[in-house]
Amino acid sequence: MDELTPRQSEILAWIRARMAEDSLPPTRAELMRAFDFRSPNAAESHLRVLARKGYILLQSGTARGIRLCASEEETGLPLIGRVAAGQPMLAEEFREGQLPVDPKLFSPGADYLLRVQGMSMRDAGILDGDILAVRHDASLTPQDGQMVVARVNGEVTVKRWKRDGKQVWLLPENPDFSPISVDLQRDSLTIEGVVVGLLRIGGNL
Amino acid sequence: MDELTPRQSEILAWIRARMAEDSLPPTRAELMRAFDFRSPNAAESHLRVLARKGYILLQSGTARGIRLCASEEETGLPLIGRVAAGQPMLAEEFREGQLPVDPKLFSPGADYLLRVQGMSMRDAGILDGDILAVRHDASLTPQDGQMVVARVNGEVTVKRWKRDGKQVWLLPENPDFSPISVDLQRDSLTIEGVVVGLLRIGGNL
DNA sequence: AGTGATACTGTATAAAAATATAGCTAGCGC
DNA sequence: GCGCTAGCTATATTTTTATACAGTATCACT
Repeated sequence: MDELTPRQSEILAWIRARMAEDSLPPTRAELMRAFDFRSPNAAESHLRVLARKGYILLQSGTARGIRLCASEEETGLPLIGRVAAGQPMLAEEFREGQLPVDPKLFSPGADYLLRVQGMSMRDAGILDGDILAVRHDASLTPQDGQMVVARVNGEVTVKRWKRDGKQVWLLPENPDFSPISVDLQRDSLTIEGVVVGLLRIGGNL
Repeated sequence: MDELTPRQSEILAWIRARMAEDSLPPTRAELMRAFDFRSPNAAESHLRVLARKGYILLQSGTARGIRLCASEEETGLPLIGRVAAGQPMLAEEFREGQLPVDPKLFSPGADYLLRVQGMSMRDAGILDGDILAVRHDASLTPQDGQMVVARVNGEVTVKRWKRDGKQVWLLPENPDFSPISVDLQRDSLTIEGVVVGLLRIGGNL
């Protein structure tokens, strides 16, 4: 089986999560919305590559005719650990593992799990080592006060979202930390998802 | 749930078999071919009936937007809400519902879920409304420092356990609350379980 | 410097799928 | 005999979906 590029494995991971969540394979248009493509052909060509490399099967002329090639029946959600600056979230190398968590447990449905680092959200009851359930959906605009996974100039961080025109504030929930100020015209800001749930297991209790 | 006619259950059975077989829900045209209808509307109206009677869900405007309504098999763990003093934990009347959580997600395995009330464990990152995964096992003796669900003189409470001979302390994690002192010879103490995980979903974030 | 791959935008278009409307027949209850 | 429902036929029409074709920018090879 051919190697996937980071972007390709990100897309494959999303398709897997989506299918685990509501069983229907996505259409090109749905993929387009999720990744904020402006052309359905971006989705189409990615699917072609995934099919050529043997990760999926495409039934031609069939709506939603995407099938996952068996592999190790990916059930549950991937747990992402430390993400290196600039690298896509769902790339294989940051995966700590796979947890048997039903994506539908959270609403509006989770796409991946993220291990929290640091205490910047302590007062919101989110501690170092906790696991967040995250919904990744480019079409989802965060509401003020909502907790988001954001990437500012390459670095991934979890904070509370507050927007004021071209100015975005990423607010910690711990007086020992300072808010991050993001100027949408100057800084690069990517929303890697909104937090839809929290999970604490094992030693963290 | 409404009764189905023989024809209707024949069609429902076919849809179920089809979805188990190749995971894609059928289109109206596929149903038409399978049952030798000469009009897609025959399929359409059958689907409408099955949806109205609650056996399937139809997502309108969506190719293959058919979803089976899971026959309520008790999967997951029961979620317990406010427990009245003196009443058993798992009595029907305190059950808020059933969540699709894999008990094996937690180790050493959870037996039920409990909705937290109050802020007495705030500094341990457990907030009002959070859901705890609890292991109930009579043979399990709590270790000092472990979080337990205990019942003192009828009242259920979540605290950190500390034992010193005949004296047990139930310690909150919030300076606004006072430790509960329990004399094993004088007071009635039942251990309703040890906390093995935490779950936060929906509005609590 | 040239070639090919990745990762897209932008615009079409045909096929697939959902869905509306207007029937028709047989059986049941009253 | 009348109204009602189940179970269809037949024909359209609109939306969704798949998919082709023509580009652009970037990067890695060679």
